[in-house]
Amino acid sequence: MEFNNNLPIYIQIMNLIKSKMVLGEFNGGDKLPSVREFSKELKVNPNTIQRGYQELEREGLVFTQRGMGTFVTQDVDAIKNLKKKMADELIDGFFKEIKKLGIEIDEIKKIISERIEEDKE
Amino acid sequence: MEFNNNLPIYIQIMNLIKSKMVLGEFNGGDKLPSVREFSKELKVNPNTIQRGYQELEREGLVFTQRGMGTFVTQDVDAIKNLKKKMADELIDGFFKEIKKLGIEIDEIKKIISERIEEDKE
Amino acid sequence: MEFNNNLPIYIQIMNLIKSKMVLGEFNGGDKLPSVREFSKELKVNPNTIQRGYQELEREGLVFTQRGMGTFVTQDVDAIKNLKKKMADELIDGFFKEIKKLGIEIDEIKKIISERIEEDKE
Amino acid sequence: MEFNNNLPIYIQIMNLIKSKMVLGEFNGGDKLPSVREFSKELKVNPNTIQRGYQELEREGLVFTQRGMGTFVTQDVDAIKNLKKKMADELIDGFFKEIKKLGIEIDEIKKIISERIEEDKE
DNA sequence: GTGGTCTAGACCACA
DNA sequence: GTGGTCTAGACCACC
Repeated sequence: MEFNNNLPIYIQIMNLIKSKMVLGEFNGGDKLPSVREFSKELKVNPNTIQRGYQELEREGLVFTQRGMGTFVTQDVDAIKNLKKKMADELIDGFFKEIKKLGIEIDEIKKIISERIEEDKE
Repeated sequence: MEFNNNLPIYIQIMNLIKSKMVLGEFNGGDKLPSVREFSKELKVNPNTIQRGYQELEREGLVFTQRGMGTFVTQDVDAIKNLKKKMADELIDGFFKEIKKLGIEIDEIKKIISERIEEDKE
Repeated sequence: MEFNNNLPIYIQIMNLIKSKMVLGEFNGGDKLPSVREFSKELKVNPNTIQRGYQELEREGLVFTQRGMGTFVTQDVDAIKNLKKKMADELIDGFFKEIKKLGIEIDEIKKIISERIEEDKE
Repeated sequence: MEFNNNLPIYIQIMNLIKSKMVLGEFNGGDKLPSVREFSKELKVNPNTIQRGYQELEREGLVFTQRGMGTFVTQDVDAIKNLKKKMADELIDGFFKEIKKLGIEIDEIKKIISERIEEDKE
């Protein structure tokens, strides 16, 4: 995995795991990779992984069991909400920025339709 | 103006000015606010404004004349390209993120249409 | 039983047993639950129960007989002292913390009286 | 300052600052010692101070300004609530533990009155 | 083996 | 000078 230089690595790790949760690759109760294991895999310092896991725990998306590991929350709604929340934030941000550029609604529609066509090819 | 804590303030200032250029509030040759004035207005350290102006200059969007101030580039194409470039980056980023969430094309269309309707109200 | 995440589980187990000793639910010579049994009941790793029992033994509150199990000490004074010691520690700690908050003596009296009234209801 | 071995240092640092806020030694808007300065004073690694400050920020008790420092929240209520919350937690915990020891209400009153008399001396 | 904390030391972004 | 992130490496508590 390559990390983007603009965003702290631990945030990118959080996003990576959130993505997997949203995509159903990690489900409620699944064990996350251990800190050490994941740090080897991502070639990142264990402390950095640790930091990411802790922040995820604070967000209620994972929980840890002493000496056992870190696990995806059992709270199904939390995962559902996560997807919705992430999508909403994305779309809100997109529209906000679009407006800042002074792009009109019809223009957006057109651009997006074009993009969708391109993507299909 | 409120600043977002995730992004460096000088970048937010750059974006602010770019927006105004794209929206036609700042046109080729217009004088930007002086560093001192702008820093008072935004309640921001003058160095931070300075930094934003410098970066804008590096991007070729503004130029400075000693003792006169900082001005929007006369290069009309630069501004046009700016709009296109910003829009493209925005849309590319949006699609990339949307896909990460595993949202399907048709779903995007639906969500966006709904949003557009909401916005009209 | 729910465990508090701030305190090691084995300590919480020790406290649980101490409470029962102080309350007279466990008396001198009584057999504690077997490690296996207790671990099932509390849904805790047997090693953790084991650790708690060991520490209690180090404190002289229980003793083990090979193959027979773990038993509450026959030493009546030990249990009496335990209650006094625990109460003293509790009260000392409480007063120390209260002072740290800058709460005055009269205020303490008032607060506690109120609490006692509430509890009676 | 001496640190207790049972509690993470960064938590003890948080408590130290909370105490000062509650006692009125730190008031809304006051600048906390810089991370480096405080780390020298307490003979603790800067990262540890940093961690404490971050957690305080997450609790809404302090805020940081990029490049400027870390400051006590301007929110007066937050500080008032802090005192109340800390006192309530303390008292709740105290009563809970007292009950676990099977100590009766009248006994508590007596013990506390004795303590108060001792403290006056 | 698992997470949690801490240190020492470095580099960066920001004011 | 200020906070923020990261690494390397250590030690601890717990399971």
